[in-house]
Amino acid sequence: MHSFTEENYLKSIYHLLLSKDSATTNEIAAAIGTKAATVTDMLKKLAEKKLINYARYQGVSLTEQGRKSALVIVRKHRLWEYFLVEKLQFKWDEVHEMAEELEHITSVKLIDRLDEFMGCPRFDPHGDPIPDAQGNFKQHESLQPALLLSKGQCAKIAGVTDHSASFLQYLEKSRLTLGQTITVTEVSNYDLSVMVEPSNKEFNISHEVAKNILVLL
Amino acid sequence: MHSFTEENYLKSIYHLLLSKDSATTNEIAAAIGTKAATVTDMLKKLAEKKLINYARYQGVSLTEQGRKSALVIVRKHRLWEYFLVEKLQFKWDEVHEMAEELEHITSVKLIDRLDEFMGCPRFDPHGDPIPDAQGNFKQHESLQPALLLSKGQCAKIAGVTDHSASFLQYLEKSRLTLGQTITVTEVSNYDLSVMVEPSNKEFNISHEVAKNILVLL
DNA sequence: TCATAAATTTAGACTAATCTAAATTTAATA
DNA sequence: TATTAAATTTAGATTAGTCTAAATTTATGA
Repeated sequence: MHSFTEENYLKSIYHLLLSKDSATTNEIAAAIGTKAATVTDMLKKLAEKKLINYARYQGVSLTEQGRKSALVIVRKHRLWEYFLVEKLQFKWDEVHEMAEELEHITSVKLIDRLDEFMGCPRFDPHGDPIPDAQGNFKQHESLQPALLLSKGQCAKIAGVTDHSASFLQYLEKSRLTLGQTITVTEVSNYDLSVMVEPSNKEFNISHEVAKNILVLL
Repeated sequence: MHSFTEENYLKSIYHLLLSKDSATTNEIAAAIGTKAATVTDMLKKLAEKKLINYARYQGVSLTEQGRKSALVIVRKHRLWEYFLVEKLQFKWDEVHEMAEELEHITSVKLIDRLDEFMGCPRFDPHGDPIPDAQGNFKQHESLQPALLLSKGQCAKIAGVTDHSASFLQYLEKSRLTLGQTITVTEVSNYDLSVMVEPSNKEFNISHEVAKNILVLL
């Protein structure tokens, strides 16, 4: 089993590797909120345990074993988030910190029972896919940033790329929550105007916001 | 907030103080599974933080603040055990280790929501009382060891004093679970014979076992 | 391509929690 | 009460994870 700290490193590296194929010491330090020197020490330890591929100054990637371990943590995190929102009625912007602790509860049997108890959900409250017990998961097909929509297009909100509480609260206030259908009524250089259904209220959202909302046509 | 380790010390001291009014260094070491020297260091730290009353060589007791902190941990432990048994279908002998981890999840809001979600249970799966958010709880009135029953008496199983998995499994196999009604049909020097309802099967249980089963008349 | 900036690593130190071994205090009893 | 045994504490060391400051490597661009 891995320590609490090792798990956090694996998880952070996993997330960094979603958008590139090598993560740097500084990026990891920023993600974890620690110093580069500390990261270097931990990278040596994780390499020793064959959880990452590491060569000095060259950045890191996960080994197959490391990826598996990371996916277990991601699975736990997302299932607990689902539990907190669906069973304990927390808002989607409140659950991250709690899930950061709960994801380190070791029992695999517990997480499998929790999964079953909730009906094996495939997506967490932010639209992120929940890996199954084998680490397999499917992202929504054809998910794209709302920014790419053109005038007249209609789409359903299915995810976000910014998970910060402030962004999620902004969306909540604007009724731009998961599952919501939006229609683009206007596109300018500065923002999109969208019609939110079923409330049928019109709305402007900035490029920055539209970039971080993921939709399905 | 207290560290994971500090919480374990407070919890162990709390449990030791249930049957006496001072806990010794060695008792704490045995309860936690560590060495006496280690305990001494931690006792100094807890005393520094005003969580325990400590004088060298004299044993320890909890301060009001220490007791409050211990009760929060006991509350968390027992609510999680209830959740694991009632919602996730674990057996009463399987939940202890998981609850030992879950009890350290910090969020108080989470535990209060969990409490509410489960309908504010007053007793955990072993019959132990669950403190409320203020740390108040009521033990069953007139709870007594089954050992004290005399021939012909009828009583309901409402708790255990031995929480080990092996004891709980033994009881499970013998249908001697919480809520079960038993009638004493015979008392010898070596054991009690009891009639278990509603299965109406007769049974012998040793003094040692009868001592660790708590019943209500 | 060479100087410099940025990124990374190494060296050395710190803290929390732990240990063993030795010293001290308390308790038990002859 | 004096001796010895048991319990407890102190002293000094260890490990995991962290830090700062200095040294090294890589990348940039004049």
